[in-house]
Amino acid sequence: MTDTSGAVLEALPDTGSKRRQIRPKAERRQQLIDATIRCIAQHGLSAITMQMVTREAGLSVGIANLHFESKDNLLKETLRFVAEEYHGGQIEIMEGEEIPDLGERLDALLDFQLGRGVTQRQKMSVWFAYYGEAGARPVYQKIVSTVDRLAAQKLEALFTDIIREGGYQDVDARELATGYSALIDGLHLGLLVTPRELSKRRARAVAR
Amino acid sequence: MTDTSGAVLEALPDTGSKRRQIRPKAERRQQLIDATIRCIAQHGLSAITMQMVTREAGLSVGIANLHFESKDNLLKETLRFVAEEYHGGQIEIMEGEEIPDLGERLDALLDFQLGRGVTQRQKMSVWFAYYGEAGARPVYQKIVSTVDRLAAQKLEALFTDIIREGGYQDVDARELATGYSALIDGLHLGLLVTPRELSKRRARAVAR
DNA sequence: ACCCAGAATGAATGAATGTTCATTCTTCGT
DNA sequence: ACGAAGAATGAACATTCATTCATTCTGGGT
Repeated sequence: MTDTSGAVLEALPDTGSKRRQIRPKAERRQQLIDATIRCIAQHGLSAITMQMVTREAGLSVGIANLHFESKDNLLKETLRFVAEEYHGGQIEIMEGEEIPDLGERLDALLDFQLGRGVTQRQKMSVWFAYYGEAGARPVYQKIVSTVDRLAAQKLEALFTDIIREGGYQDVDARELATGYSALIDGLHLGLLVTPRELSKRRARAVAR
Repeated sequence: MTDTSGAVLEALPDTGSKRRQIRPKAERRQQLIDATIRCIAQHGLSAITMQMVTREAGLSVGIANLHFESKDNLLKETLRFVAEEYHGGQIEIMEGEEIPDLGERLDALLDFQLGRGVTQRQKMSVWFAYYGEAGARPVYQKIVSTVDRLAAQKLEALFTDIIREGGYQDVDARELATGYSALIDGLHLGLLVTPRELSKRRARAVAR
């Protein structure tokens, strides 16, 4: 430490310049959110610090309160971003008409939900860090459940189609959808605590 | 209130008595752990405070560092307690010979894992609060996974028996066990964020 | 070339929190 | 009855962190 040059080589692109740069508000916001995600993944939600986040972003401490009004708000916006990114991806797959075969579409969904190695791991950490606090913070609950409900509806619709097409009986689409979601969440949890590679096959088997 | 006789009414025992009491170490430890659980459930892991916990326990601040050396340690021990209680209950059901029929034993397990209304909700909050930090704190990971592995083995054994007895094929016991665990975890998560009562039936359906 | 709106900085501030320890009090063995 | 061991207390201390704001700097408009 004691590196006054402020050179940061890790994750982010435009570093090395000690020169102050002025950038549009939207870009700085995203920069801070990204840094927050990395910090949560590495240090945990309860250990996170404004100094930590701003240093990771290569910026000064004051800037966080300039673009977000408070630490609380930064955390809230970060959660919103992660939630929308994750569920947005899901919904895109389920809505898209690009994959006509329903079974294949389900496979694609599965790939999305369990794929993308390292990057995904960071997001997962963030995801569950917030879940952990959700019990005590209604704000988090609301952000997640709002976005979640939409995805759940799409998923139920998908299962309804699959059931009709396959002519299955004794199966309720809603039950199946809830069960599927729960299964995926549980697998994510397992991956986070005890990383294994087998789970992908496993999930696929159960999904049928 | 102001019952100096020390009459105990469940959750918040001796409020009102301003008299100092000396109790054995083990009892104080448990008292503090219980208070910690309630505090985590209500305020979240990241908002928790020593003053909060000790006040909830009806004790002074110094005592926490007397019986546990630090806040970190108190949190660690609390996690260990919850983890052991939960997995201990599971293992008891799976090991016990009291329920001969394997299918019924699985049902009993399910009841245990999804039953016990309010109290359970508190424990669930704690559970996931720690999961949220597990990504960043190897200590938590270790505590949980140690205890977890044992339960997973028992579960796999149970499924192996069920598969043999039922004469099923094309099913792998380990896969089934992992899937089942994941499903339960996921349902817990769902219950925590969006409380519903339907899930119990649902889980039972999928478990078959 | 010059200027200024506002983006960016970081030292200063005050509030909050974990931990310590000198002191007080309770209990139990004798 | 009495004294000592040690359980319990809580004010004091040091640290850490979010937030503020006076100041500096940048880049586009004229």
